[in-house]
Amino acid sequence: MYNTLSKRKEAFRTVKPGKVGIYLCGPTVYDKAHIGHMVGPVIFDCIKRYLVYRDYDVQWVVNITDVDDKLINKANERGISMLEVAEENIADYNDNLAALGVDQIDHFPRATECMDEIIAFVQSLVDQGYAYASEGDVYFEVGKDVQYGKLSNRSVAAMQGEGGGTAARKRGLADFALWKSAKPGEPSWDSPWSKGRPGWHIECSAMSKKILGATFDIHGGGLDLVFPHHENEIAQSECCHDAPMVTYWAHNGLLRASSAAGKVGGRGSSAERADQEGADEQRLSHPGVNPQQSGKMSRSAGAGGLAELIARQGGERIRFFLLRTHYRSTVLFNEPALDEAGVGLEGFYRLFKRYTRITGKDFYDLHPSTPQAVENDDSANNSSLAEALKCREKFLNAMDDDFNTGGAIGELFELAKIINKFCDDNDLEGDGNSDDRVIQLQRLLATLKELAAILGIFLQAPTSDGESEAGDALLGPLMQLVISIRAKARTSKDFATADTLRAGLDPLGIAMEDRAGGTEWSGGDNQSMPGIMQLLVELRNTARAKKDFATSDLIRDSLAAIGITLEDRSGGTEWSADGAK
RNA sequence: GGCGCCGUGGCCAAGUGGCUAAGGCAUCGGAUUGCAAAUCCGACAUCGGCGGUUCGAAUCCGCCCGGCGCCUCCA
Repeated sequence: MYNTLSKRKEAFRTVKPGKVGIYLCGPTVYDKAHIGHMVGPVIFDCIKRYLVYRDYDVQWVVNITDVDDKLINKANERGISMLEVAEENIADYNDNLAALGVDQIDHFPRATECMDEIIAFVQSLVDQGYAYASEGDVYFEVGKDVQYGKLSNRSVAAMQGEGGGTAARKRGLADFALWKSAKPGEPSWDSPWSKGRPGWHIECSAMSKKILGATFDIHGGGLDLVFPHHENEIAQSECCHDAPMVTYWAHNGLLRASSAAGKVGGRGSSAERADQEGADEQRLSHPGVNPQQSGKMSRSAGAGGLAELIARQGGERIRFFLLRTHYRSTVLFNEPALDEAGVGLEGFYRLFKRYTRITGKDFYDLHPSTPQAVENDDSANNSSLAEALKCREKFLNAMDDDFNTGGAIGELFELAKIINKFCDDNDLEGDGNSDDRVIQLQRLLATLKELAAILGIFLQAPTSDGESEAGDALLGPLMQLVISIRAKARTSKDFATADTLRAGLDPLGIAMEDRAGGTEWSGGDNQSMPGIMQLLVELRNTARAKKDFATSDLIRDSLAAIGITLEDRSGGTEWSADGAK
């Protein structure tokens, strides 16, 4: 596991045998979450799943910062309480986590619920001479900590930052606030120094100590938190306890909105981009908005849009996309890239459908394989299974190497190919379907499921966005009708009609696949209805023109059976559906 | 200016000293299909440049070119 503190990978060891404590810096809940807030939770969700898979007893903490200048400002802006702002955004945060399949968090401490611990922590630092009170504030004296700067690798002397707070009240410019006295009207808590609130960094030291102990295993967060937040945390905690705070500091890379200049490390003219930005800013005189969305993913680029993004793309796709890249890398985030990841995911979903065609069962009901089952499996003479086990080994090796989810996903694709090939080679959708083969197929898929569960994917069928469900009621029967009409055409070798139907559905986003057992369709939503109807009406008109009334009446009668009425008028054929129009 | 990260096929992305450089998307052939789709098979890179260390480097070192981040609130 890579350690930001040592700047290299280290063998994994734990403070207590068999136990792992993880603390991830969560959001300051002054606004809706954006996609960048999801990176840490998703990767740490995987890390926990993997450690649990490896039989560790894991406690994972994600804190919520619910007291802060920004929350206070927001509350004043909106004329509601700080608590109300927090509650609203916590709910939003939790919804987003759930949509991305992040459900491994054990503790969600909130700063406002840990005031006693925070105040005690500050007091301890004052008592030990590492902090001083000044006009109601309390500051950490950076100069007293000889190790200060070791995490972010900077010297106190070289620092230009002020460390926040009012310079006049501080002994050193880099000293940072542990406690801030409240201005009139601000939320405050009693303390030995003043009515006030905690500084930003102290809550993490206090809450991690409370739940995980003075020394724990993994502390995570975004790369942007290394300085000053984590540098200050480590200073507070280690001065307070005279013991290491954590064994591994793990920082995830940040998301970037795509820029016209292209890839992260690639070529591109920054000068050109800067020029254009300058020009745009002049023209629009609107410096707050970056027209090309280049640069770091910012609040303005993503705020408020996460729920919509999830509804559009689906939580599993976003999760899968994030896990394709190693967690320490910068990721260019944009919807075309998400779409591409989605294409890859579709292949897995098709394999699961294939399993259902072969067995009549649901992939999501299949029991995953386990390490124990693999050890005891005597059927390695089956070459497909042997290949699958090789993939499994590579997958686990990748995860063992600093949680390399990107490499692991590559093996998942390889595994899917092996399984598809097994189905092909043995004609499982035709004459080769035997109990014996089905059992082998299940074993292969159980391995896929075992590994996917580590990444937290393929745990349940992806939910389609809720919007379209009402209109979908008619889509199914309508498609059955289209399929039966097309089947009739195909049997009578009327391929022109069959192809017209299939080609006509394509622009509506509906695909048809002819299988041995019948035709399958996918895609489409309530928006597709008018298009399908138009197609059927045209088909019927063609039949009528040819005086093929058998076909035209069949279409009309079948539609009537599912509640859609056709009326031939002089201007054309009109249709109406009961209730759903 | 200080501290860091990165540059692998058209795009995304594993690989950090040693078999023919994973995998995905795209593209092009082939099998299959009434035709498609799906699936499978095959094709497609010598790793930003130069120099060095080494029996051997995409992988280590140096220089150069290019991109990005942090140093202020930030996941």
